[in-house]
Amino acid sequence: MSKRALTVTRQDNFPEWYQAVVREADMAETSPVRGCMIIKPWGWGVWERIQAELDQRIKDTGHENCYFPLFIPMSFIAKEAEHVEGFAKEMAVVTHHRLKNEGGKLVLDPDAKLDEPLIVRPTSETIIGDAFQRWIKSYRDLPLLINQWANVVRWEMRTRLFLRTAEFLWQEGHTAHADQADAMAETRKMLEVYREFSESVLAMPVIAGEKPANERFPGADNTFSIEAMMQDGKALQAGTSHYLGTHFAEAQNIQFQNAQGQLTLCHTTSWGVSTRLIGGVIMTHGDDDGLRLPPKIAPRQIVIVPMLRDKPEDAELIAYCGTLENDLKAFGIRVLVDVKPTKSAEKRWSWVRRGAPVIVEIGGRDATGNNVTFMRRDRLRDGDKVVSHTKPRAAFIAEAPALLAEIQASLFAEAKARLDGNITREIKNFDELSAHFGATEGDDEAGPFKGWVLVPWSEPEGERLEAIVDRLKALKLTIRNAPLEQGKVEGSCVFTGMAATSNILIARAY
RNA sequence: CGGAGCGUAGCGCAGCCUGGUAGCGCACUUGCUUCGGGAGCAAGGGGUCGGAGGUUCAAAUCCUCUCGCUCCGACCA
Repeated sequence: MSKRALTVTRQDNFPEWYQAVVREADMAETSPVRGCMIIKPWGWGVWERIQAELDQRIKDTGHENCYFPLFIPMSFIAKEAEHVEGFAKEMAVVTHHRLKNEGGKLVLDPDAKLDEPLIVRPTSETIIGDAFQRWIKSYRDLPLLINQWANVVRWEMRTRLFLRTAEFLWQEGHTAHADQADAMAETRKMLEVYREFSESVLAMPVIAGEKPANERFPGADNTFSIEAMMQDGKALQAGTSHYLGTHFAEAQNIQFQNAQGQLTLCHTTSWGVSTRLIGGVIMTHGDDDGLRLPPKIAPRQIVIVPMLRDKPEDAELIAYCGTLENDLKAFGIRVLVDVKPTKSAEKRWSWVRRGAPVIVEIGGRDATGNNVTFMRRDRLRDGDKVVSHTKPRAAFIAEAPALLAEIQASLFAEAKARLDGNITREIKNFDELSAHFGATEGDDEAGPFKGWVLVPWSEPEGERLEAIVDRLKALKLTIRNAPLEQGKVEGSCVFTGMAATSNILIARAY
């Protein structure tokens, strides 16, 4: 009776469970190219929903979309010192533009060697900055607010589908402003857009805050992030927003004439979220029966499965489902009638694994009685038993939008309770921190859920910070961010013993 | 790139120690019977056992190399 749709549980082996969901929910698969992924229609549908919702918000805040090239001249990357340092180790390089056939073997044609190698963009600050430098002349051209949806490549050592892949898809916003205040306001505004988007669309609660110096984007003065808590207690950086100061403006001559006629450096920002969000959704909402998708990003919000029997009366059943489909579509609901000639039970469970928010099953009795039988994916079971509900057709249709809203809200509430309930705030010193996380030393597999801790600290920088980072590393911990909503700051720094100036989140992370 | 483990049908696995050229469950195909629900019976399809080389009359099994995956470490907006 306790049969689950997946063969691995979260409890048994979280990483394996994650991979099983990606596979069984038909989201993506690995490709012949190491570290890259094939995003399948169901996974792509989720990404399209993410794009649509976020793109609207990006436009609503005054940004315009455009597109810059995949290839960047190598010299561009070299312009900003920290930027090179940060990305040099993971860049794909194009050196030739032609192959030649040498005795049946394809080889690089030495005559087609590029004078200047091209790098495949790991991010686009430099090539966009180059354009900004040409586009911006006057203070009247500012602020310049640009966004692009693109793929980028970072040659990562270790990859996992959605969470960290060599090629991934994202949106990167790039803006230029007249002064620091304006650029910083932009940085914070987009962080807030990400927070609101994550919580209301992905139903994924996050903590927005500022990254410590060691976690800053290469070339940024300030980096902000939203951090989400996965079901294994690890943190996932779900989005970042950077205030780049005048570093890129200096390196690339991005200047404008102010109202007094003086040439002035721009202050720039950049911000992005990626397909990693999908991994976050899986690890936030998935259960031992597979994925659970928030209705706002589900490619199909309601899937109708007619209980076909390969008999003449199937036609009536399909017709009944068809009118139900149309009535639901009239509410703007994304509906699918799954008429595939597969066994009904098989279809049901495939939609359970994929996480369709509402799965409707229509049998002969529903059709004649004018009823609808359905399951809520967010509350699939009572104990081990699968729960299905039956309602009059008209009532089901009338209540469908509210039902989807309720599912969206309940997924968020569940995740929010987990986040709020698992941030420990009582840690006073490093020993307590070690004890809190270190109790499981030795059996790190499937260890108890530790969540995050919020501790006071004194914001050290430089070598003192490096030393702290090393101590944390020994416990497999990282500093996530200093939440924007600080609450009370009291006591002394858990690392230095000095008077605390802010609180930071510490956690194991992806 | 270092340590550990694993690659046998789409998925999950057995077989390997003690070589004799492949099996189980689910899924898939066909038929019959069932049918308010992850059905039963029967008959099928699908694998050069990750790849290459070696030992041997004979290799999934033993040896060497290699590729990939997972975990840990290093690395990572």
